[in-house]
Amino acid sequence: MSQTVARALDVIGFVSGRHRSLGDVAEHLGVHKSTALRLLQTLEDRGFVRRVPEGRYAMGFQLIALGQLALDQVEARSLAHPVLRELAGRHGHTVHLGELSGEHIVYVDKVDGTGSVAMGSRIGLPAHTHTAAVAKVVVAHQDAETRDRLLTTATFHRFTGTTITSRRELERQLDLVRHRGWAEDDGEHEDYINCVALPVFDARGRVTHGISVTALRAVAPLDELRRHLDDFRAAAHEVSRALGWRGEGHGQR
Amino acid sequence: MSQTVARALDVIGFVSGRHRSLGDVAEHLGVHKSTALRLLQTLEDRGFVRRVPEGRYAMGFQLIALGQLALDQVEARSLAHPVLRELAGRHGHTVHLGELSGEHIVYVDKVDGTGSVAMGSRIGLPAHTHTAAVAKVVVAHQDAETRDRLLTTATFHRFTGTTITSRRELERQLDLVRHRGWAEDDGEHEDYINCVALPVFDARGRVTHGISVTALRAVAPLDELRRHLDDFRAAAHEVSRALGWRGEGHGQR
DNA sequence: CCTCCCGTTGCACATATTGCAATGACTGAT
DNA sequence: ATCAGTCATTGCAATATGTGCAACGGGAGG
Repeated sequence: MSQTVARALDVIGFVSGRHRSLGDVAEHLGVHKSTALRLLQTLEDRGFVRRVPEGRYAMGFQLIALGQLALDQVEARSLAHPVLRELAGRHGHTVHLGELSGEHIVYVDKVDGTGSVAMGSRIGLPAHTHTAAVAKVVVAHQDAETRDRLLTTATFHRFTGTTITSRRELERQLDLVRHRGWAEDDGEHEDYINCVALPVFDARGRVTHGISVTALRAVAPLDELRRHLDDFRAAAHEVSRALGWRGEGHGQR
Repeated sequence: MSQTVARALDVIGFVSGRHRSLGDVAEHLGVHKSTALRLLQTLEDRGFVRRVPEGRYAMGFQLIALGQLALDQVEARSLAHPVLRELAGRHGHTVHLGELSGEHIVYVDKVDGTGSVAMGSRIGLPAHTHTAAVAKVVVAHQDAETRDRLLTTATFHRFTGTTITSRRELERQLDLVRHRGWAEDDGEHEDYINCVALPVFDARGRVTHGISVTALRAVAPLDELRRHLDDFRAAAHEVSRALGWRGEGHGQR
C-alpha cells in the first residue's frame, strides 16, 4: 500500500464536501502545508482538483470525465438499461441495478420513477448490505464463503424500527430470500420507503447483479409491490438473458 | 510535484481505456510489477480501480460517485441547466455550457437535441481552443494575459478544410468574435457539424462561461443558426443574470 | 506432467517525500 | 499609507517511504 497515494486520494474525497483551503487540507491530512501543497499541485496538474478564483480547492473536471468513462465500462449497465427504463415507465417507480464488486453491492444504474420525489441512492456508491433489498438479494445467492466476506462490511446500524441489527437475523432473512427468490426492504433504511429486489443471473447461473423496485410507502406499500413480482421477475430474467443466462435449470445452484 | 501520485493517477487513466492486467500497468508505467501492484492495491482499496473476475483491473465505482459530486459542485451548471434545457427544447439542437478553468474551457453541461444523432462532446473534458465555438467565445472575452495563457494550450491540429491552423489567424478570428459578440464553428472539427456560441457574464461583467448551440449542417446550417442569435443571446443573458450579472453597461469592458 | 507466466510478498537500499525555515504577497486594521 | 498577521510557496537536508529484486505459489496451456 502506498501512503502517499492514499493521502492524495483522501484529498480528492476531502474537497468533494466543499471548497477547501491549503491549510484545511494540511490539517485534514495531518501533514505540513508544503506537503499538502505538493499533493495538491500534482492533483491539479492532472485535473483531479482545480483552483477556484478565491484560491481554494475544488473537485477537478477530470473526475467528471472519468466518472462517465467508468459508467461506460459497466457492461451490465448498458445491457440492462432499456429493461430498467421500461420497468420504471410501466410502474412509475424508481428502479435500480446493483452489481457485486469486491465486498459490496454497488448501484450501477438507476431510473427515476414518475413521482416528484427523487430517491437518495447514488450510482457509484455501495448499497447498505443489511437494509437495501438489492444488496440482500445478491448476498443471498452467494456461496457461503462469498456471503461471509460480504457480511463483514455490514454495519448493522439501526436506521428505523425495522432495521435488521444482528448478523444472525440477517442470515435468517437471507435464507428466506434465497428460498422464495426475492428480497424486500420494509422501511429498514427510511421508514417511508419500501422496495423489492430480484436476482439477475449471468451466463454461468451466478448472481452478480440485482434489480430493485423502490417506492414511497404512501404511493405503493409492500403489498402493492409484491402484487407485481411476476412482472419484476420477468424483467430480471430479461436482463439475465442479456448477460448470457440460458434459463432455469442450466448451471444454477 | 509528487511522482508517485502522478503515477497512480496515470494508472486510473490507463485502465479507463479497457481492462488491464498487472503486467500491462507495470509496462505502461515503466516500473517493476511489484511497484505497480502496490499502486493498484492502494487505488483498489479506495475504490478508484476494481478487480474484475478474470483478474484484470477496471475503473472503480468511486470514480462514478466522485464524478457526480464534481458535477454537483459546478454551481454555474445547476443555475444554467433550466435555461439550457428550454433552449434545446425550443430549437431541437444540442446546447452546451462551457466553463473557463485553468488553461481550458471545459464542457460542464450538455443538453441533447431532439434528433437521433448524439454529439460526441463530453462533460468534464476540455473543448478544443481553436475549433469549438464555446471555447472561442470565452477566450475572445479575456484580457490579453489570460488570452495568451489560454492560447498556449491550442494545438492547431487540422481536423477539416476549415480548421484554423495558425495562432495569427485564430487571433484575428477572436478579435472578430469580440466585436460582433458571438463565435462560430463552421465545420472546423467535423465538417458536418456547425455551431454558434454566446458569452455568459458573471457578477463582475467577466466572461467565465459560454453557451453554444450545435447542429448537424444537414439539419441546420450556419445561416439557420444565425437567424436565431437574438434568442440564443437572450438565453445567455438569462444565465448571466442567474450568475449575478446586472446587464450591459455595468462593469463590462 | 512439465514449463512458462502471472500475481504476490519480504526485505534491503536508493530515492522521493517530508518538514523546516525563509520569503513574498495579500488582506485587514490602524 | 503603513504595519502586522496569515496564507501560499520554494529550496534544501534528513529520513521515511517507495522501489526493485529474488523467491514463491498457482494456474493455464502444451
